[in-house]
Amino acid sequence: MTNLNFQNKLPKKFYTRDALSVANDLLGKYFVRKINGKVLAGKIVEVEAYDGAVDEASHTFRGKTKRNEIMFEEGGFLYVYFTYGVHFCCNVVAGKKDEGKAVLIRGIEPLEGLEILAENRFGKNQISEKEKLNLTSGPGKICQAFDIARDENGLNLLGDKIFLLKNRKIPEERIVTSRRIGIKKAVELPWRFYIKDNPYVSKR
DNA sequence: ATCAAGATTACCT
DNA sequence: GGTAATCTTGATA
Repeated sequence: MTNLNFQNKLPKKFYTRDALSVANDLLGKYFVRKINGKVLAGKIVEVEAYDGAVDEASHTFRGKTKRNEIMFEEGGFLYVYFTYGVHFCCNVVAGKKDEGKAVLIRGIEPLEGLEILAENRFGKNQISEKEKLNLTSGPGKICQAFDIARDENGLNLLGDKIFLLKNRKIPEERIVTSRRIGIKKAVELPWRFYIKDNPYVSKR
């Protein structure tokens, strides 16, 4: 994939809207990481919205802490957290200052830098088709493949290390809405969105 | 100071 | 389908 246009970054105002709109519109956009002069990139195919004030499952529901403080900034930053003693998860902060909203990136279709993504995930740069489908189809897998951890928490998505690029909107009829995965609170809220039939959507 | 739970994944039967 | 891995955070005292 060679047609990524780095001038096409999503603007600040894309992120400063409510979490559900941002989540929906993130589908189909390009997620890009520049590291060591290389480009890693893929298409976002699955997300979940988290909304502090009204969402018991959000990390910000009970107010600001050291961990979640970046979520209280204006939209357009990266929120990375560590979970289960094993994995990192990567979110896009949304909304206005002090709202505590974010969108979890759960599935990416890998497009650029496949050898590095594979090296990060599996310790080898040649992988099978089956392994490719397992490369970035889940929030923990994405962070491992894109080498995202503590140091990336708080990155400005309008900067040059990690950013998102515009792409045409996914038609509504190709977007599936469902309950969020892996949470115990507010399970009834239909705040997960993914592209229908895309093989890089996380499995249950 | 202590402790349970966690926005997951890989590997087992 | 079940569960171990592994450790940080946030709640409670």
